[in-house]
Amino acid sequence: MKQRVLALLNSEIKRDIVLEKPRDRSFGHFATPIAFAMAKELKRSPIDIASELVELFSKDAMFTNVEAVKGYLNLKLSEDFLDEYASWALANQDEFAKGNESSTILLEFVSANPTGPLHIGHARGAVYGDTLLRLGRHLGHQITAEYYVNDAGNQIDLLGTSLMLEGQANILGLDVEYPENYYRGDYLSELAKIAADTYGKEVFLDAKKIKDVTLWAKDEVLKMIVSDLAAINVHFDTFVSEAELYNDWDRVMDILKANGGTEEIDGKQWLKSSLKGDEKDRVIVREDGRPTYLAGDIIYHHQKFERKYDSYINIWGADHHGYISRVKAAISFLGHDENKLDIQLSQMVSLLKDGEPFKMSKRAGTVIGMNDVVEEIGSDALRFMFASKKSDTALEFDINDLKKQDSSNPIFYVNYAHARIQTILEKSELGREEIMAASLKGLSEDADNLLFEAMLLNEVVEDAFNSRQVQKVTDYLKGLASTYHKFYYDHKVIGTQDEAKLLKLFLVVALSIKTGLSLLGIKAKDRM
RNA sequence: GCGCCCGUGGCUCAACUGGAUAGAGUAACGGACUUCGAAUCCGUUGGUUACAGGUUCGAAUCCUGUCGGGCGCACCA
Repeated sequence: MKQRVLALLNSEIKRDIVLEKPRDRSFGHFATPIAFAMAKELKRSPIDIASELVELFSKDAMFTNVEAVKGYLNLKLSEDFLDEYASWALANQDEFAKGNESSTILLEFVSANPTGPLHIGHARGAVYGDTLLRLGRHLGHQITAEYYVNDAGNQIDLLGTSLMLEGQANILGLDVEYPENYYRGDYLSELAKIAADTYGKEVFLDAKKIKDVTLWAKDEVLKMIVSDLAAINVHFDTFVSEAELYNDWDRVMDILKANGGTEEIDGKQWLKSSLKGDEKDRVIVREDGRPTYLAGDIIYHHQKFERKYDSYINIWGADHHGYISRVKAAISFLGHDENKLDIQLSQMVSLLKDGEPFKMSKRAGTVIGMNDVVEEIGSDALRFMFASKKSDTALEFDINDLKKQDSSNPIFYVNYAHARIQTILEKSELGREEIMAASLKGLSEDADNLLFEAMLLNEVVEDAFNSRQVQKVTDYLKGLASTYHKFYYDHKVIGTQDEAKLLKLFLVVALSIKTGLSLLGIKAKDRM
């Protein structure tokens, strides 16, 4: 809808126009403060300019009313236009709220180390990334969802050693002392049991086998992560192994060197990232020749850019924000446009339990697992709640609140609106064809408002994706559900003269809710 | 100490990225079922948008400073 209005306005006004949804519907469907901007340029009163604009557009069939109020230009869409758009949407449900974008995007998210199960903080990044993925694809973007697997380095070695110790302690019954920073937890006990069955119990004492066991354990943990993610409808297209990247290190290093991006000091290779806005230079190859973690990220991003996507999105935990400038510096040294990489941070989730801060530690084994929470409240509630918070602000919630499964949870409120529509459709004696044949013209004012709101999904999706703020979708759905509930309470439908019309209107509302929820990875409920 | 993010009713969050009277949920209180699902709806109370300046037609939003909080400041990942 918005595009068509903008297209019309732009045919007369050659500049960027902001179309707003007025707070008060009596101001119309759309409004624009364009006269203020023009006033500055033309050095004339915005009120005069707005009045002139009224003359320009009031005759168009798209609008039933155009007026100037205090410098704002308020537009009211015509019934013909709204009826036509709604009928089209119902006849082409799969196309509803879609866009015409076509760019290719590589979206990397989660990328948690395969050293243990995902915790509640990872879930936030997963939900955020997957929601962006769904929104972007709906708009037409061709997006690849990728998981970068950190399967090299100390953390992985630590997983192997931790597993060996776990086996010695719990399978062989030996007296073992755990160093402080080793991994603990139920998943390790489980893994040890399976390892004992697969390799035999003696494996835990065989120092030569530790490498094999480590690799095996890493794969098992990754499988666990993938299946936990599947439980909240998050799926990846590609997985990239950090360990395999290092085969390409020499080649990438040569490019960095050739472009003056490195310097050798004290037998170490440094990335001269301070030249590109980083606080200081960074070691990328240690004295003994082993590349650092950053080296892996450099190869990874170089290969990403060689895969030639139009743009790239990374979703990182906020504790990695210090990494942004050094990775971008490396990308720039490698001859790529670092502005094509958009790094979004997913802020910490801090947990409370009975009002007290609840500290998590993967190594101490006191982690709130993502799957534990999913078991308690279900994927839908978890996804809706996480999606409804801006990703770059810290989020705090009480574990006990999450366990509640009542109306205070907004997903129930939205689902209830959808379910109510299904029920009333079943109660009605009218068939689908009779309903579809009805016209949406001549509706009451509040029905017209509901219709318009239901048809705004595309604008919301576009706004949410482009600003990377997925909570706009949940806000919209809560608002639409509220408008619907209110309307439902105020109006009787079955048996009235307008029954077919109103049911058609409800079909549009249901379509919008169902589509909106699907973009959040949630299947709308027909019954509560 | 330096860098990044943030500070909005008691609590959890919005505010179309500079626009009209700062909105929802929750909590508290009071109302609405003989009626398509009351898991709903309506109303009341609650705000100097941390504070102080500045920019302009216009600021929660941008700039400067102060105060407060989170995260980071590895040759760990």
